[in-house]
Amino acid sequence: MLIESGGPSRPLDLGSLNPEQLAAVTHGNGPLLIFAGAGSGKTRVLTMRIAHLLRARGVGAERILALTFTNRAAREIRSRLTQLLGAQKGLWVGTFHSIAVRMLRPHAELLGYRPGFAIYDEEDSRALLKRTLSDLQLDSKKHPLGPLQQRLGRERAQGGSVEDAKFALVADRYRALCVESNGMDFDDILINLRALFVRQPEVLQLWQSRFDHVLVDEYQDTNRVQYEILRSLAGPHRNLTVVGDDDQSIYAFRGADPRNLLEFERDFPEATVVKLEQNYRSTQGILDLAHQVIEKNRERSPKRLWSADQTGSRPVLILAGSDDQEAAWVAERIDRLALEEGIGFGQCAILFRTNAQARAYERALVERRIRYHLVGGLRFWDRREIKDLICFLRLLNNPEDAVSFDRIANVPRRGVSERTAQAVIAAAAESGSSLLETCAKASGLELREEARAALSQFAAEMVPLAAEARRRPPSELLLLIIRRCALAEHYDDGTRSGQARLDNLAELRSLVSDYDHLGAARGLERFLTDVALSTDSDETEAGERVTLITLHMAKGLEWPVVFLTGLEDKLLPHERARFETGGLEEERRLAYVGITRARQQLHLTCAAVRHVFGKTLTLRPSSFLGDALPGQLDLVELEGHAAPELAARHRQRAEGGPAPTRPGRPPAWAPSRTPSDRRQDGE
DNA sequence: GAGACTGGAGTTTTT
DNA sequence: CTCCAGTCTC
Repeated sequence: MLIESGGPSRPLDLGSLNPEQLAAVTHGNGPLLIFAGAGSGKTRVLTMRIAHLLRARGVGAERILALTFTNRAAREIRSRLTQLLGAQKGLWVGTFHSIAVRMLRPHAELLGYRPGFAIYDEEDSRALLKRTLSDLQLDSKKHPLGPLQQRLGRERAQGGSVEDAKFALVADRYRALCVESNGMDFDDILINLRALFVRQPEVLQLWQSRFDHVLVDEYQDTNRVQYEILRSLAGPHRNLTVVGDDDQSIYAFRGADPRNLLEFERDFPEATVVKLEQNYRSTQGILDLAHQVIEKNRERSPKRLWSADQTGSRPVLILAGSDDQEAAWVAERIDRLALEEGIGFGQCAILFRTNAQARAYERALVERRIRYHLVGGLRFWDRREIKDLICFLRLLNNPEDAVSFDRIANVPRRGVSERTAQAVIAAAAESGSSLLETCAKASGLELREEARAALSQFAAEMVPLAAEARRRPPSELLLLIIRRCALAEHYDDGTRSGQARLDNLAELRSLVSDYDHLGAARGLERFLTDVALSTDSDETEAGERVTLITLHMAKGLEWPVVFLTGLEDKLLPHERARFETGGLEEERRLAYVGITRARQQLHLTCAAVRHVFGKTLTLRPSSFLGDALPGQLDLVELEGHAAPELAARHRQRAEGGPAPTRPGRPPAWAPSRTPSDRRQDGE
């Protein structure tokens, strides 16, 4: 069924699409693989294709499933679709995880979970892993949490069984503790959905028959588990559209497997393949450089971006003596751009490989009073007071949630030590009663008198709240928790950060109140699910401020002016990438992603000396800089730089630079058009 | 049980 | 340098 958008139903305007885009949008049934280069109008094609299915092919909105990796992408598709056709009721557009949770919730019991299961973020999962180690009496010194967590995540995302026996023991125990707490981490959500499909064919069939078309964004970022889920879902109809770019695969370290994209044609031999190579974002000079860099990768599908925009300046290489000089130059340049060319701070972004590099830029920008915005700093939902309150709510929603219990049993301080909390968790698991019940009956536990009293105190506060959770809308419940546990007093220490914490609580309450209309239990569960799956790195656009951002987080974004910084050996490519197979190629893709974020002006910076961890390192220019053709870059040489060869290579600019192609015309190596293409183009 | 102290490690991380 | 986890002391 089609929901009207106001005006009379008229055909979609396909005229603005280029031939390749048009082919992708109007492709009929069967598998479709779209190689969508950076800035090639990928989201536009995806939404137009959905719109075309709805409007021209009469597919019901409820029969379409569109999967993305980020909330931002899902929101973008939905809002553009709404612009095109009006709101589409019944259409499923969401992240893999949010869709998976929707599919799991009704059947969680078939997998040994109870209704209202919690969703654990990285921090929760880390806490649980810590408990796993102490349960198994493993020394957390010999098995540092961070690397362990990363390995666990990667191995589980890859979906196979764990080889190393000791590690398998940890993985199994971790999983058991998750189930015991009735919680799933991000990986569990996908793993469990896959397990559900394998073990319960009738559930799989239910979801298979629910959708006629499945579309996937950023397919190069799918891991093994997601791949198998997709194959299951698209099994009967094979109407699977995948969009991706192997050159922008930068999450292999997290288990993403770009082979899913590269081998799509093996999986679906009847697939139609479309390559989107016309770029609508950047100038040709920027794309030429991007190509020089990415071309060196062996594991990629051949393609080359081109732009109709032959204007614009060439990329500039800044050779600096030190990181401080580099940062100062960038800040000054941003200032000058604003002053002389009227380019606002919001149009500029500074990109770097590691978060630690942000510091120098913050200092340099503050010095010049330039407003900036650091993406990926401390996020709202990660703040202590916010996370505490979420854990209160989670415990009330899911009485088995030991992770949440463990976090808040002693918030505010009421004399429940870590040991005591662990004793409660163990006793609750033993007796099969809930955590709160166990606290209420603390007199039966073998603990010191003070500890038992503290637990009784905790139960006395929480048990009435548990009753309220069943009848109060979530925002009222939140207020009751804050009052009952005297949390405002706890967080307000009279300092300015104390006041900030109170403000955050108020902000939280206002966010929660959006769910009040859903009623008590339903509203609470929906809120907790949404919160868990919507980290706000897709933060609100921050006005006229310079963006400071890592290369990873910059993917999918663009700015008129980009500074790609720290182009040095050991930093980009990162030193540690050398030890991993395919590491260097992934680093090169990172550089490629960085370059292709720029619309008009691209600056590459390279410092000879850099302060890392309090030590001063002397670094050589990144090998990626050597990929640029002689004379391809404009040059800025600052005092003390140590890259004479590189400078010489670019100092002498070839007469007029590379021969410019005529504006508006694809270069000779752009794909040639067939006569039928031309007809569609209206030539 | 809670706060102060010390030592070690410190890429990236959509969900 | 700077953050964190684990240990030590009261």
